Amino acid sequence: MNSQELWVHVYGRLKSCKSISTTQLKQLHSFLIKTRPLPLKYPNLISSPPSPPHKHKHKYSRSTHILSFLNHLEKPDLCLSLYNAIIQGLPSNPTTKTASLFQLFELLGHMLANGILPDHYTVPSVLKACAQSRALREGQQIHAYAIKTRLVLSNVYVNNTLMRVYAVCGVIKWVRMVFDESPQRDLVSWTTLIQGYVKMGFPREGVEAFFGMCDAEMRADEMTLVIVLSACSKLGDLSLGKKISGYIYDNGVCRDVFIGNALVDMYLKCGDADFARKVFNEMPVRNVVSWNSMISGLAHQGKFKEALDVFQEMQRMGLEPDDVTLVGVLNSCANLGVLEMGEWVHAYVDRNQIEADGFIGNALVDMYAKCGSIDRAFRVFQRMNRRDVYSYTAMIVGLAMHGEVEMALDVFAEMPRVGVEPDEVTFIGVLAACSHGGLVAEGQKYFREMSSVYKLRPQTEHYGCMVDLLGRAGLINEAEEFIENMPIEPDAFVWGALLGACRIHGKVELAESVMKKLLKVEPERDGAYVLMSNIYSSANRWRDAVKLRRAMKGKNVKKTPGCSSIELDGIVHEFRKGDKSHKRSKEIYKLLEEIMSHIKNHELLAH
DNA sequence: CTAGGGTTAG
Repeated sequence: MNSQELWVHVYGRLKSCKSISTTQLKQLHSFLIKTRPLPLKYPNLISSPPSPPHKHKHKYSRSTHILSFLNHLEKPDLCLSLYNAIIQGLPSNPTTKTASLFQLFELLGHMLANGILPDHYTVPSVLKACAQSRALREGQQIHAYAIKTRLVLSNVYVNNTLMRVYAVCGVIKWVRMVFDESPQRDLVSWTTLIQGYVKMGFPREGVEAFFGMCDAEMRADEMTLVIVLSACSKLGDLSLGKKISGYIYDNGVCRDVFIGNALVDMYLKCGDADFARKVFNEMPVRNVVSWNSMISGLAHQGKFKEALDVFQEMQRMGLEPDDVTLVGVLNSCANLGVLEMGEWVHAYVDRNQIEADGFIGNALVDMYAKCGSIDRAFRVFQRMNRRDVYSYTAMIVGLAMHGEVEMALDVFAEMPRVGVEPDEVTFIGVLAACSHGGLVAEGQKYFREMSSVYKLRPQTEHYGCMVDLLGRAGLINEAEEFIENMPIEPDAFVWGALLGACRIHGKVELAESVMKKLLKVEPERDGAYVLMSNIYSSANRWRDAVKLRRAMKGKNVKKTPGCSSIELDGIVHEFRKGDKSHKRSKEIYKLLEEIMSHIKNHELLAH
């Protein structure tokens, strides 16, 4: 709502306002004429005297008009309804939210000073603004007022907006408290509660609340179901998702585009890509979010090539990608290592003047780093106007991967200077860099600082990094000791790191016992077997290596298939061990055999 | 006259 619309709104409300005096009406009228916030296209609002068309627009902000109007009134005791109209009409600009919230409270002060009590129309408007600004303290002030005036007990709008304030501020306990104390609850109350749980990372509780809602014989609408589906996505619980899906089809809301998008997302995150595609294909209306859900969801499932295929399908249909699309595409490029396509996205971003900050910038840094172009990753990183913890983390992890140890630590050192707090993943990069550079003492220092300075609790990944750091440097005993003193149970990360160290330093006996421990925590994967058989081979213990491979076959271990991809003229070709799905796979394998025999001949010649 | 929506990186 702009300044003019606001005044039209306020002025229109005056007509139904019974308690305003004639003097006040005249004052308002003259104020409108004097400050001329309204152009001539509203002649019935400013009827006399006819004002000449003015050349330059008024520079006053909306609330300046309102407040200066109130200050100009001789007896500014406006009626409640007019105050409500003003408060309701005040803009809630997210960029200037503090200012507008401040002005809102100024208006409230004005009201109270004139003995007018905010009512059940005023309070929800104010709380809505508090929610948008995440203003917890202000919300609590209004809550206190609402308790005093008994609005909390009597009005469902007041309760719901109050719940919303606490939900966006992350105080789920208070959301629940207001909900429990509400004498009447409608669909919005339930939805706000569910949403609060899901957004705060408690999808299970959100789903429980949904079932509570069903028990209360409240029927969910599209909005509620979208939120519940997103909870299923977060839980990765396919059978639950299917139950909700059934509810949706029973209630005939499956043709809604929001529901469709949420269904596609849910099926993908729960691992049923085929059904997601089916839902997607059957959607009567699709928007860019539908495509994004497919692309990001496939990438989330590690189906990067499929994600890029969907993107190309989208382009063939002439649809414009948005920044979320591009982030999904860049993520897929990064994981496939397809630089060309990543460069294409970068060019697209530049060409369309999309700001390469935030999500896009971070994804570009990550893509270039993972595609082996660390210098370009660094250039994008440097050119970003705004860098957050994700930008720094992507950069540090990338530098560490490339063995740029000093650079990685320099970038990390910059973080406190610019006031960006590192998180757990940042430290993975830092510790990996130290490990790479053999910087044992520094690594230990950063590991200690993680909890002492940054109050981050090290996870098994961090312990794994430390074991790797010590083990690589040949400090195997220290690594073992470190594991013994871990406050949490060591898992595959940790044992894997120690086994890796055994391989580097040829510690076959220790490796055997470590492998047993690794198999205990991760019996279903082939990593331990592969690593151990390599250790045997390096020690020339071929018979043990063969024995191990046989033991593996008998134990139903899932083998991670070797996989690589190559990009040719913008098309990604993927190769999997034993894969015969390619049209020309016969020719490919024949060529491979030829190449192999060439190699063998060379080996024979060399010996 | 008022309140609640989906997708996003390491």
